[in-house]
Amino acid sequence: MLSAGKKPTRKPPKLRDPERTRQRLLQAAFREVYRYGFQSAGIDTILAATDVTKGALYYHFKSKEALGYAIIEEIVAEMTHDRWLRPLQRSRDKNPIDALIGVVQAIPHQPRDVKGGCPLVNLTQEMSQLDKEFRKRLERIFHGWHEGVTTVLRRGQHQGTVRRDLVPEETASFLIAMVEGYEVLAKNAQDAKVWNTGIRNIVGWLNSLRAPGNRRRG
Amino acid sequence: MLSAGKKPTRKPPKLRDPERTRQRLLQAAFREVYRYGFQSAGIDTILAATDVTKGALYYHFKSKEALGYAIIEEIVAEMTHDRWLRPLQRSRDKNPIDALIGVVQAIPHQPRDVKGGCPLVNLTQEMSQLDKEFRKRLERIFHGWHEGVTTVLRRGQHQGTVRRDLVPEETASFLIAMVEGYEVLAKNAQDAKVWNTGIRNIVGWLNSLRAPGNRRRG
DNA sequence: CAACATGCATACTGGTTGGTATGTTGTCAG
DNA sequence: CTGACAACATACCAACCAGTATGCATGTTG
Repeated sequence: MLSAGKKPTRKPPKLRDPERTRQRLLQAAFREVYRYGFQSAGIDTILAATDVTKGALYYHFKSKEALGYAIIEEIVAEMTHDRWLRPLQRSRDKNPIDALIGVVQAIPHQPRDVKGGCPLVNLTQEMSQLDKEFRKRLERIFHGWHEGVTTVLRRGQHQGTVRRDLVPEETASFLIAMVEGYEVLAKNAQDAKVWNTGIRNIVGWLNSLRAPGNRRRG
Repeated sequence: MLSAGKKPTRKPPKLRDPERTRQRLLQAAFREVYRYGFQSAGIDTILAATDVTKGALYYHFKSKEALGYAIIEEIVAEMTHDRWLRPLQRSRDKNPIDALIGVVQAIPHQPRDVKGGCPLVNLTQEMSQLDKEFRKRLERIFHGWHEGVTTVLRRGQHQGTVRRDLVPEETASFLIAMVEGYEVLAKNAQDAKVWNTGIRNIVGWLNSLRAPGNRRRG
């Protein structure tokens, strides 16, 4: 314990760091699932990508499904927050339409991202029908997303910057559907140009939501 | 054997009917792939769904991939033709917007279809990134779809029933993206109501494409 | 230091998978 | 009737795969 001298708050070469191990597994698993889908993702492949062993993995996650749930709750949910909810909340003062345009334009558009598609859509397409637990968690994310967009639109209506004749909930769904629809098109084409064109059209449509007298372009 | 007379053009109880066997395999394989995805679809499951044996399958298709390609080329492509291209072509006399609305509203919306999603999107999401041969065939279908919608929109512009300020190609992509986006949303929710709401909004948007003076509603 | 749980490593298993080798039968030409 | 080929049927295989049993090292606590 305290026989030999100096050792106050010392933990230099951490041999054991369970939280770090868990995170590395999660990240590697996410990449594998993102690429091949959940069902076709291989446990052994994930382990090979890290230098973690099977014993460690099954210590942190009790099954492949549990690993999948953690990916959704800790990674995919976080991505949605980072890219949509937080930016929208941080723009309380700005015009909501401008905020939405900013968010849409900030969606990653590197070839790598376009070719991989949207993680949320990928998992939904594959698993919603097959596994209730997956669906529940994925829907929670969709719901938060939808709520965030709805809220900002409603705020715009109060401000007078967003047209009053449209229903915030349905307009939010419309936007989300468009974003995901274009991601599917771009993924099929495996071409970032398709995505960029989509963004242009989405932005054009977003501009059409401005209340008269608050138009930027037309 | 042939002592008794009549036998002109006789082929009564064919025990062997290779074309029928092939079709049954294709249909069963499509259902399996539609449900579980291509990678997770099991050859043995497909065989169990029919009463065909493995020898027969590998006589007609040289590999699982070949079976997948046939599904795309002979079933998915045919569905797109039936639901979009042929109806649009057959409506040469009608208003293009009305034709598009009709087609969109005619998309299957039984719970079973909504929960399964769009076969084209399912396969695209799963395979476009992983297999060039899949992607090539899927893109051919998308291209035909896009072309069909573009053509009908352009015709509407010549007729004067469709707004001249919009670009037919981009408007077609916009429509396709929306249809698929809403299918993804509905599939995630596993709820036909989501799809019906989506249709209403798509129809509303389609109505906004009418040239002034040709409006139905506004 | 002992005792004990945490964190991880290794070897193994039972079941499933796509694919094949080989045998058998239906079909039809000659 | 008889090959001969097309259209299957059956048995089998090697590879893979999620999961587990077991053991060992590390850190903590009394």
